[in-house]
Amino acid sequence: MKNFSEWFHNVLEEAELMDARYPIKGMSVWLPRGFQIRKNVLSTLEELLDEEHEEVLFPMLIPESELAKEAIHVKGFEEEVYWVTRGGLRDLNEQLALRPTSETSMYPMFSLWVRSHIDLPIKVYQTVNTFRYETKHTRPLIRVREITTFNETHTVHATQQEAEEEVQVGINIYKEFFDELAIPYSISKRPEWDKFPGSKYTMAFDMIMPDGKTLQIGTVHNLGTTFAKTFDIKFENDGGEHEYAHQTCYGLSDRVIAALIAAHGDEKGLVIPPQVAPEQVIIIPIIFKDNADEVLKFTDNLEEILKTNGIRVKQDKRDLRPGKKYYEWEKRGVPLRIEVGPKDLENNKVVTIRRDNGKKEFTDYDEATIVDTVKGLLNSITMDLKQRADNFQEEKTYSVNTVDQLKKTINKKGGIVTANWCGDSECGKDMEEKYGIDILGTQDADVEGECVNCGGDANYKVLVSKTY
RNA sequence: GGGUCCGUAGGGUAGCUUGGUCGAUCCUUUGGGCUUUGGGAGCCUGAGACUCCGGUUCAAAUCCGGGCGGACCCA
Repeated sequence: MKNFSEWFHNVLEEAELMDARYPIKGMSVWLPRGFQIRKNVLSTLEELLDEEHEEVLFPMLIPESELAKEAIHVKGFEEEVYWVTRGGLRDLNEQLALRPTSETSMYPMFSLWVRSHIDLPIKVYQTVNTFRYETKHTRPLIRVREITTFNETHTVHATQQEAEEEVQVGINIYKEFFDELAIPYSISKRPEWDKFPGSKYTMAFDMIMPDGKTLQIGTVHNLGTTFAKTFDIKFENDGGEHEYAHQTCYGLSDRVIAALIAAHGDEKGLVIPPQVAPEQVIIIPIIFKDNADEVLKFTDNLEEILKTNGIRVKQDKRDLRPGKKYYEWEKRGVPLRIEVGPKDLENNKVVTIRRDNGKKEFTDYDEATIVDTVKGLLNSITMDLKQRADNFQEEKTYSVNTVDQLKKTINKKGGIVTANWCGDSECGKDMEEKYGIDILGTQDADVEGECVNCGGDANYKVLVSKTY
């Protein structure tokens, strides 16, 4: 993949995922095929969240007075808020923001809901669209003005410790989620100057894209009591005293789908993991003039068997040459193709071709075992995709000892570079500016020696890269 | 935040420097017909574009200004 930007753009179009030509900068249309993937991705996530959380839906508009309440928070977003200022012909007496994120829409309500420790914890999530007035270059799914798929979880707890535990819950859910999608990640604690505005700290998931830059694909925030104080979220503890609640929030967006596409795609186009593929199997009947009925009878039956066994399958009966169909379905990323032609009927075999590695196999056909065979193949596709993606992330993660190496590695190889770091904000910002890189964050590790930049005592392992 | 470049059918492009030959090139896409079908077949016949607004000019895809949209570089 020589040029990731171009490749990504082409895949969205050729795999019929999105139409980026909508006449507003940074806003695109989900096409049926893309939307189906999105749906499958979301249900994978929601299944995990639903174990402990409940789904809710808050309004999209936020009154200015609420949005402005938390000063640090609003400062982080003020330059990119869309405003509704008129209703019909009249100016509104209070302008309304299109949510850039939902803390200020949810927390005034939380304040009403929380009375006693009995009401806690609250653990809710919603999947909504959010708006950010991006002035930089936008790119579908990666940097957009309307985030169409923003899944955000918000929790309220009685104690600091419970909030800490919830952070871990969030991280674990995301780990499992990304694992199911075979998306690799590196987790780190964002530096002070890059944490979520208003939070105590931010844990983040980053994936290395094919061009070596990293993409933030998920974040988990411990909000402490900052928002509770601002929005007056208090409860009466069992001793009858009033206390501020401890909160967390965490979120994912459209970027997960960008990561999914980028992690598995190849020169031929999209490769979708079976877990979220709109069609897991595409059946191509090879039809000649005189045997169409026979072949179709067979493939119809095969389709039915797979379908009733919970496999998402489709048959392409269009009057096109088979080769053309192969190309089309490969571009669209369908994990497994099954071909059946006259020769196969004769030999009682079917042909299976894996999208991920192109491997072609002639399998003896037996109605009783075909489902297992297909499921087995889909399974190994998933595992191989994951392996391949994980390897890439690992190979692209380098460890260095000097700033010189750091700079060279980032510029020549891209990826994530790790080094020893003191953890000081001044030193970190200095490093970002001097070398034109971004500090993703830190990982706790047994670190000995000197900070790679300032030479002071090193306290952390720092992750550095170029970012989207 | 600063800078560079770009905008021609659904997608990708030629033409722009030096205005007229453009009734706009080629590939792809696409409607109809014939013929075919184990890796993008072929033939016939149709369809489809100069980003928008303003300016210069006898004449603008081509030159100038602005809007909108897009790509990239630096910080």
